Amino acid sequence: MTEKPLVPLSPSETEILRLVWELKEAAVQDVCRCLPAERGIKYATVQTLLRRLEKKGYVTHTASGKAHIFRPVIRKKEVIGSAVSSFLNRLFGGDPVPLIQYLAENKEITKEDLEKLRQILDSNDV
Amino acid sequence: MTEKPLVPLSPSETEILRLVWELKEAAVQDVCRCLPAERGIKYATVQTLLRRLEKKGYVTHTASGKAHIFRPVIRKKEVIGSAVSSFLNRLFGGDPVPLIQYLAENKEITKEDLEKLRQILDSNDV
DNA sequence: TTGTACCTTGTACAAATGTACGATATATTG
DNA sequence: CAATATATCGTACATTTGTACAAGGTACAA
Repeated sequence: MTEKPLVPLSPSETEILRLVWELKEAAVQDVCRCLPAERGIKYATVQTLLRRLEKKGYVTHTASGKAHIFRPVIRKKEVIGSAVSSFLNRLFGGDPVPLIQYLAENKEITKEDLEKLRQILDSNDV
Repeated sequence: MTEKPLVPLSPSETEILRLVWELKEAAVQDVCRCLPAERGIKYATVQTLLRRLEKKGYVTHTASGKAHIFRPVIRKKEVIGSAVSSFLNRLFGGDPVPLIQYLAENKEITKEDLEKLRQILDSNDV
């Protein structure tokens, strides 16, 4: 169980890490391709971010030909857990309800989504 | 309507701003008192954060005796909107469902919460 | 084998962030 | 009025963050 404390992630690092998860494994190029063009971020910058993620222990890489292939080292869930909880703390003092309420009020979630969630709760809850 | 773009808030600034909202109006001391002791943050630091929030246009102050009383200038909802959406983008590529799912799976929300939310959706949705 | 296209490595650097001290001003109390 | 407690103001400063160039290595095509 000995959970290591997880070095904090910066917003941009998080953004990149998410793509590595999504791609499962990725060269710098791959990540760049996944970023929206409006993001206006250079190859070199993405690379730096990946290096920092590696230094912080979130990804690792292996060499493949001349390029590096990065892949996640820490489970998504763990990172999400700590990101969500610190976000919740800062903005809502830790209470998730106002957050969901906000999402509901702004139609970011649908009734169908809620139905799905209820099912999750039902199955988890026994 | 002309929405001003909102200067970005740092995590610590957000933390403090939340308390100002909660207190409606607050001197530095008041904010300090509301922070958990484990937070380990000095008066002077809170003060700096409040000054920065003022500079960024989120709060304003009036003098009362020797102390300054700070109060919010920007509606909570506006700030929450932009904070939530950038958080969602970074961590989930903008999709709110995995976030709520996470909350559900970790029992951070209850079935009762969901019921409440459904009602919100019902009333908003017509 | 030589060019060339693409990569990594080293390094840089301004701005933002988190943290807080010291000096000075000001209510308040005795 | 003199102390005292409490504020603000000016300032500082190490880190982190976001961004990226330049130089040098390497696979591949011709």
